[in-house]
Amino acid sequence: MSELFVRTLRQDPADAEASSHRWLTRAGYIRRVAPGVYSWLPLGLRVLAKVEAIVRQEMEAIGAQEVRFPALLPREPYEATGRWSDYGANLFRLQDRRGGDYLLGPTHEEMFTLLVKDLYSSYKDLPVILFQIQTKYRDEARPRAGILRGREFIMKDSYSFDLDEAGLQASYEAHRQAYIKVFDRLGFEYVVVQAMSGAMGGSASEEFLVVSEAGEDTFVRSPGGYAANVEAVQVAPAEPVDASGTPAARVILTPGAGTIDSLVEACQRAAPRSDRPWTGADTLKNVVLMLTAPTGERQPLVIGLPGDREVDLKRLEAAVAPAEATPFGEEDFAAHPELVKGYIGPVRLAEAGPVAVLGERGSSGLRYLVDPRVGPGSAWVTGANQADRHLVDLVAGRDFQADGVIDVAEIKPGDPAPDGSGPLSLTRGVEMGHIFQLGRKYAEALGLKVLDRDGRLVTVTMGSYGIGVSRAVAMVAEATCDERGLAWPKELAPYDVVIVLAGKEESMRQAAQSLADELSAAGLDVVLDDRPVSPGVKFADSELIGFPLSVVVGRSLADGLVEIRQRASGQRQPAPLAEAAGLIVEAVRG
RNA sequence: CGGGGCGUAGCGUAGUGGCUAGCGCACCUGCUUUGGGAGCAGGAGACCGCAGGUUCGAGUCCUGUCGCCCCGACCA
Repeated sequence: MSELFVRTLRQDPADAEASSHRWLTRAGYIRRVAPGVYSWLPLGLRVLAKVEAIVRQEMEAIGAQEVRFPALLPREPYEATGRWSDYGANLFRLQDRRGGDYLLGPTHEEMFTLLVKDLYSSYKDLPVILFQIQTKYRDEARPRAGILRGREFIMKDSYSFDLDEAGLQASYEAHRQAYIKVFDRLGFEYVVVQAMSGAMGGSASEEFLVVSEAGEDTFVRSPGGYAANVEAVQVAPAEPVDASGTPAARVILTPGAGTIDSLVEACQRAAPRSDRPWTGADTLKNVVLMLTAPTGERQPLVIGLPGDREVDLKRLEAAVAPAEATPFGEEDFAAHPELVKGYIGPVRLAEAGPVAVLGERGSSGLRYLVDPRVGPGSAWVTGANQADRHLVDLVAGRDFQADGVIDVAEIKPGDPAPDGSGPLSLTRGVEMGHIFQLGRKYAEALGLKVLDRDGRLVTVTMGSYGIGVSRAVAMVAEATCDERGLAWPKELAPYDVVIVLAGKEESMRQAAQSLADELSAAGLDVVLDDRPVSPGVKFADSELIGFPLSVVVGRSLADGLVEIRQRASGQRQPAPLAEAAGLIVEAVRG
């Protein structure tokens, strides 16, 4: 330990919020170099290597073969798949001395596809699974929480190549099982949820989310086993309602009712109902947004949804990707005087009856999409596009037409699961792995085809699969730390055991040294803390660093005893010096 | 990009326009100490983010600029 390159800090770094970030920094595992960019010190690197080894083992167990691509990549392949622009500002782009465009790889679908195209051309070569454990670069808008979400991070990414759909299913399932093994071995409490494929493209995808309050993702679960990222929840469309009994739409005066709450009150006054009071769920709220495509093209969009729900920005982003949505600005409203802020609705009431304003057939030409709950025949209270006027009993399909459905309203606890398996509950999680059935998107864009049995060219079908390896280190730290510091499970700890020399007598030093030698000879990774500092410092550091086991060689040596401590449980146990080595080896192996 | 906060030694921080910019931790030397972050003595370490301005005098006031952290929209 006197030679180990580490310096522990007594105070929390001022900028560390997440506990993993705080402890990994204080215990000397990582150091910040730039925002979202960290160096790995000896202790950190050892843990990282152990996580990598677990991932590598499980990948090799499903027949995947390891390769390594550069992180520095040329532009052309990413241009061919459209991702040079689709990845937007998140892509680190750079130029060489001749002005040639390069990027730092955010993920490597293109390169793997081209590699297989380079070398393989027959159905006999398939299936094949390749993987790498490598540094990725994404210029995140907001890196945070240390290594939990950096701009440079280490990812295991693998790619499967199959001749047909059945093959892809098999490769996908193999990965799914491998991921379950990896995350079980890492000791995570995690959930596999349906997910959106986002910038990756393709069809089915699932995420492995570790349950954590520090998480940035929200997912839902039902008692019946439904589980999905909120982004991916698909609300069932409302059943058509018979509107023949619904009276014609009429105007009510609603001065000052620019919000849903005030609108509900205004309805109560202007059009009280005998059977039940008005609620926000009776109102149709219309949210105006501006979509910006990666090309810079802008297009306004109006979303109609029940007034008791907000647009969920994550669900919206996922639904409109790769375009980005921003709120409608003042100048945007100025360009559309037919939309009266606070009183926006799909129609305006004229003498001859409702006149469509929104939708392709409306006078504004604005695209109008509604929530699935706004089904045919459903009646709503909504804005009349005149100040202080709302419309009551405006019926979908009868009085107004939407251009389509958009499912971006927030999901609330208690909402029914789409598959009827009961009410949903919401939980936070950290995305630790993501598996995608890509299909033929990349193979088509880059021309990866093989000859089949009949001599015909067929496009290969692909899957891609990621695990955040450096993130996993942070997440294990996050999940196992306590108020004294880190507390690694023995499978991932940087060392198996620390021997704390708690006394300066020569007999103690000799006993500690020979115990260390004996344990090393038995194949354990041992640290001998022989620093010339007081025992309290050594105890505190061993707990901060999180060695799973420590052996204290000190004053009880006079009675032939040492003390064995377990970090996670806090258990302390005296043991005869002669038996200590055996007990430690057993504890590590067992 | 929006909102909030902050830039003073490796880390954590104090510092009414006025002495040589202070303290704790860590670091170096010596002596003492050794079972829960030791004591004494001595030391090294700071272009006070950067640029400009106001002033007899700026860490402190003004302007600009750069950077960082936290909260919101992307992702492993």
